[in-house]
Amino acid sequence: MVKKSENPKEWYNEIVRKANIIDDAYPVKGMPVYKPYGYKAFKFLMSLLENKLESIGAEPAWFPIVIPYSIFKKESEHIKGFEEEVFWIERAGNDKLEDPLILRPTSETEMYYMFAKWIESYRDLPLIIYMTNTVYRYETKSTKALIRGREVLWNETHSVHRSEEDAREHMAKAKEVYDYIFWDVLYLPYIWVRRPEWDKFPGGEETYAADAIMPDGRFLQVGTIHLLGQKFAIPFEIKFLDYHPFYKKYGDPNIYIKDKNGNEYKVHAPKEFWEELEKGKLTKTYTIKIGDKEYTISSIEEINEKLKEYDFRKYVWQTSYGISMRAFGGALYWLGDDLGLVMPYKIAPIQIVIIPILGKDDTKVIEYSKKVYELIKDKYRVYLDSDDTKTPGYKYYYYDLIGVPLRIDIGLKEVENNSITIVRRDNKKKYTISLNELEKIDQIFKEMEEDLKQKAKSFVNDMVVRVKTFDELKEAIEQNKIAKAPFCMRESCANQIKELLHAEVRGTDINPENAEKERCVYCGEPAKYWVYIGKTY
RNA sequence: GGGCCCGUAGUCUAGGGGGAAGACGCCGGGUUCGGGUCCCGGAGAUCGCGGGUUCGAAUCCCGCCGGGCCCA
Repeated sequence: MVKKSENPKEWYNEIVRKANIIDDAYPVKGMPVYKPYGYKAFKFLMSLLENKLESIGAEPAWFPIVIPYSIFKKESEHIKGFEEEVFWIERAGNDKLEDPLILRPTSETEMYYMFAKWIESYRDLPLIIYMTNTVYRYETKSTKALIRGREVLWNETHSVHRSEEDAREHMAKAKEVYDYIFWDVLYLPYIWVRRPEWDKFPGGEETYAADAIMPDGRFLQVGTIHLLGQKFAIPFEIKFLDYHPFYKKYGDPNIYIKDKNGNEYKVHAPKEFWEELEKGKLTKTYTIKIGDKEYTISSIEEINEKLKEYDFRKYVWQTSYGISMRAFGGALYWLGDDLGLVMPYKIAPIQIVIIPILGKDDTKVIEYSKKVYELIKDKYRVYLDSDDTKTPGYKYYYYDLIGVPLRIDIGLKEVENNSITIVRRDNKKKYTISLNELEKIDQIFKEMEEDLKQKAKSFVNDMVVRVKTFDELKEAIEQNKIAKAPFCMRESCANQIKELLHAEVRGTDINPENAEKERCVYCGEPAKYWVYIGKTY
C-alpha cells in the first residue's frame, strides 16, 4: 500500500477504494458507487447536520431532480455560472422535449419558482428548507472520488427572510451549524473566507466559504454560505405583503412605505399618534405626512382606507448554503495515516471493534467477549469480530485500514483480570480498564477528539504565514503554505498571481482585515484588505 | 482547454502477431492465533467496447468508453 507520508495523493486514491468508501468501477465518469461502509459514514454525517439545521428552524422537503431550462435561465448571472456544466435531457422516449430539462446543478431556481407561490405574507417568513440530495455538474477537469465528481451528494439549505438584517442573522446561525460539522464532528483544519467579487456564487451577493487546508497545503472548499440578497427574488417574483405599517404591534416612527410605482416615502406622525396606536384606539384626529402628502386620520379604520394607494409588497431576502461529500472526503484525507483511514467517531459506522484473541481456551475468551459486547452495544456502534479463521494480526491491519476509532482486545489475560484492553486508532495509545469502569470509554473518545482538534489547530497555525512582498509570497507558495497578504482587491492582480504562482486569491476574512497602510503584494499600489492566497483543489 | 500514461481472473501485475501467466484474494482440508501463520488441493478471464490490417490480434492501427497524472 502507498504510504500517505510518501505520496498523499496516491494514498488518497487508493485508500477510498480499499477502505470500502467507494467503488469507481461503475463506468460513468465522476459517478462512483458509494459502498455501505462509506455511505453509512456519510449518512451519519448528514443526519448530524440535519438535526442541527432543524434546531435553527430548517425543515426538510423534496424537489425534483430536473429543472425545466426555461425556469433555470431566469437569473442571468446564475445561468452564466452554471450553463457550461449542466447535463441536459432533450429527449424522452421518442419525443423531443419542447422545453428541455436539465439535471439540477444546485436547486435555487427550482425551489424559488415554488417559493414564489408559497410566500404571500410576512407571516410565511422565514421559510427555511433543506434538502439532502444529489446535484449534477459536468466537470471537465479530472474527477476525484468525493472531492470532485459529476454527481455530488450534499445538503443544501435555502432560507427566505423579510429583511436583509434577518437574512444576515440567519447566516450567522448557519455558520454555527457548519462550524459544528467541520470542527466538532470532522476535526478539520479550516478557515472561513469571504470570496472576492469575481469568485462568489453565480447570482449571489456575498459568498462565505469554509476552506479546509489539506496535508499537501492546498485549499479544499468544504462548505459555502451565500447571501443571495434579492437577486433571485426579483426575477422569480418572490414577494410578500409586509406587515401593515400602522399595525399596533409593529408601529414604527421610522417607517417608509412605497407607492404603486415603487417610490419610497417616509411617514411623519406625532409621537402621541404612535402611543395611541400602541393602545389600539385613537381618541382624536391626527395629521400624518407620507412624503409631501398630508392625511387627516381619526380612527384606525381610516388608516387602512388612506393607505390603499400604497404598496406593501416587498421582495424577500434570501440565503443559500451547502455542505457536500467533499467535507467527508476532506476529513478522510486529513485524518488518515500510513495505516489507513481514521474515522471521526461521531460518524464512524463501527465505533468500536472487539477482537477476541483465540488460543488454548477459546470458549472462555468468546464468552467474555460476548459479555463485553452486550455491555456496550446499546451505547456505541460495536462490532464483535469472532471470525476464527483469521488471526488477530490480520484483523488489526484491516480495522486500522478502514479507520475504526477504538479497538478492544480480549484474550485470556483480560478474562483473568476482568478487564479490557483498548487501543486508539489515531495514535495507538493503549488503555487497560476494568469491566466495572466502562464509562471511561467516553473519556477516551473525548481525549481522542481533543487531540485531533489540537492537531488541526496547530496545522492551521503552521500553514498560514503573513507576507508583504511578492518574493515572500512566492516563497510561501513554493513551500506549499497558505499566505496572508495585503491586496488591492482587483481581479487582474489575482489573475497575475494565478498565472505566475498557480495560486489563487481566495478572499478576505469574513470581517475583512484592513490593510490600508500596506501595499498590494502584486501591484504595489495601496492595498485594501489582507487576503488568503494558496493553491487549490 | 492542451499534453502524457494506463485498461489482461475479485484485486494488482507479467506477456506485446501463432500455446493466456504469476501473486494476493476466494472455496475445501489441516496447522496456527497478543500486529498480515504455514502447508496441500481447487474454482475463477469471451485480455474495456467497436471497427480495421493480417492466413492468424490480448499484442499493430483508428474511434469510443473508463481510470490516473502533468501543464494552462
